[in-house]
Amino acid sequence: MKLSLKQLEAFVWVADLGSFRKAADRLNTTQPNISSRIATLETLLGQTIMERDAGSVRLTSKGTQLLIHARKVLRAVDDFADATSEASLIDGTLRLGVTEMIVHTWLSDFLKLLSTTFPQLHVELTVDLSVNLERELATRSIDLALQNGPFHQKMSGQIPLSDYPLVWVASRQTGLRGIKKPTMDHIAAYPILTHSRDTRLYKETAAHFGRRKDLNVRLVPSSNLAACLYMTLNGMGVATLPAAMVSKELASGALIRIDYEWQPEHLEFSARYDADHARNFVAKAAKIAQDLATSYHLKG
Amino acid sequence: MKLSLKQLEAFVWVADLGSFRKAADRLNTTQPNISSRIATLETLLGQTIMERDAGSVRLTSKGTQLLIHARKVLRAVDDFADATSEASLIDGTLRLGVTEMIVHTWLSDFLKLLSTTFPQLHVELTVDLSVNLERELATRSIDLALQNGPFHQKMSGQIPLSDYPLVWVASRQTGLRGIKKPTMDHIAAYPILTHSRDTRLYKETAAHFGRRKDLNVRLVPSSNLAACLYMTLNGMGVATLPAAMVSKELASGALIRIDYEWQPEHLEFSARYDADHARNFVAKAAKIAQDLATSYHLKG
DNA sequence: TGAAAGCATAAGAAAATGTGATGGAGCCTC
DNA sequence: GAGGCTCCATCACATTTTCTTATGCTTTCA
Repeated sequence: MKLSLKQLEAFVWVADLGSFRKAADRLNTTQPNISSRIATLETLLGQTIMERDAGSVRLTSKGTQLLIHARKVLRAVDDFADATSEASLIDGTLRLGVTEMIVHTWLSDFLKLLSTTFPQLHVELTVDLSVNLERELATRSIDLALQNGPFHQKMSGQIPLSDYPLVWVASRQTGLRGIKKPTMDHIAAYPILTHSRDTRLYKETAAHFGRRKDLNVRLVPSSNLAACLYMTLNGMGVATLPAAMVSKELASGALIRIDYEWQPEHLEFSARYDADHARNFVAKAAKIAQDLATSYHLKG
Repeated sequence: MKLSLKQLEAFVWVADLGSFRKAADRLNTTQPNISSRIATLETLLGQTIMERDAGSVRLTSKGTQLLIHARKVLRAVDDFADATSEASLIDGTLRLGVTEMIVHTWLSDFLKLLSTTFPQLHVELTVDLSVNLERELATRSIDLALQNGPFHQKMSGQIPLSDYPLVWVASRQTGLRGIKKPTMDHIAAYPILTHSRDTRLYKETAAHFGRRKDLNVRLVPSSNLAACLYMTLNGMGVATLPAAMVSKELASGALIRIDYEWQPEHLEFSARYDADHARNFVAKAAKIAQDLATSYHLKG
């Protein structure tokens, strides 16, 4: 019976996630296995490293102290793997959280590039609102978030991706087609399809149209961009959507672009992760995201 | 198939000892096992880390590069083990090389103290001349040497142990017993038992008595101190021996101390090891040696 | 050129690690 | 305060990994 990397790995993940079960999920194994890894580690050390009374797991003071060293070991191992240019050693699981907009623009390219770069890397994808992604980052449920601001928490690793301009679009059926320079009155004649209520985009849009109390603006929030696009295509209203998302529809003529003078601030996307705890490949994945986003920006 | 500490351990030791077989011995396992550890490591990395044509093992350039990282991992593991005050995790093998004088003075106390401090530590003892110990240190055949100078090579870890004064002794049967202040003539009337020819002690003694060409001094070098003591006890000559080694014989009257005006320089002992490569417990063992040597010095 | 030393390979043994089922302890809900 | 839930521990068994013994091939050294 000897010290092994698996034991340290279990130790660190249990400490981080505060649960044997979650650590087991994270490490693609079973809860009894984690139990046993921790147990043998404790036997080896001759002392308890975590107090567990049902419901919660807390580190003992010794545990806290050892955790630092355990992390250093894993980091050293990660650096070792890193030093081998054959990226095939990088065989972990990347838990990736993205917002819907990413899905509709360059996610598939990103995933392709990622799997080319790290053939052994397994990616688990979560699509959620930016707000939720942030919480998941904090609890370490995901390793990397590709999300738009504003952000409520600082992250030690944050790489800006490119800006995404929003454009006004509408179906060609709408009466806006012929109008060269539409005014607020023109726009407000239609329901305005926008993001969900708690986003910056919604608030900005509401503020903009709110100035004209007389207009009775109909804002339609949707937390689902695809639905928003679908509704717009069906002539249910006008929408501000990321240019990158509607390029196909604009090209085919299914949507027309409306040249309204005001538009919301660009969406600013970032790749965010915990630089202190994450494995090296997380930072690399973030870098890849950045490169890709930049290249899209240049193209678009 | 995944990266394990054993693979890295094999890697580092093969690199250090330049041989699969030696690494196997060092790690208490078989040569095929080392072969297999290295082989799986190479498969994992997708590249060759060491070139082996019968007779020699050399690192590839990639191997050299990875070795640094592998060492860092093992060092981090060692630090982890170190952070657990239960010293039972320290379960390695300490290859200890000592000179004979250590054997005759406080070796057994040292070993006792060592095994109390690190119950799991296995000690392999080599007794050899200081010169040979130095070579063995260089090739990493031993981890720690307790030896006397002068040293030909710098060691990154060198802790001075206390000085050992040498005293002139002779059997009580010799005619020197009654003489208060013996001169060189008195001494040189007897064979002079001393250390082996290539030691500082021999050279110093030879130089001292060499000044009187007329005396026909009979120097008897012995690489074996115990033999030297035995011969002295049997009245075969006078000897310079470490005071610590003959305290019993002086007390019992089996030997008498001779108050000759000149005596060789004290023997200066040091604990020496490779601080850059050695595991933490080696430095700790050296420290223990120092403490013990100091306490003997105070007592004696 | 024969002996020795060095690493590789293969087959079987031993050890370690992992799994699924189950159980008890705390906690929340009704 | 009983039932259901979640959580970790434990056990028996399966699987995988690691290790050993035996042997072969190559090179070096005398």
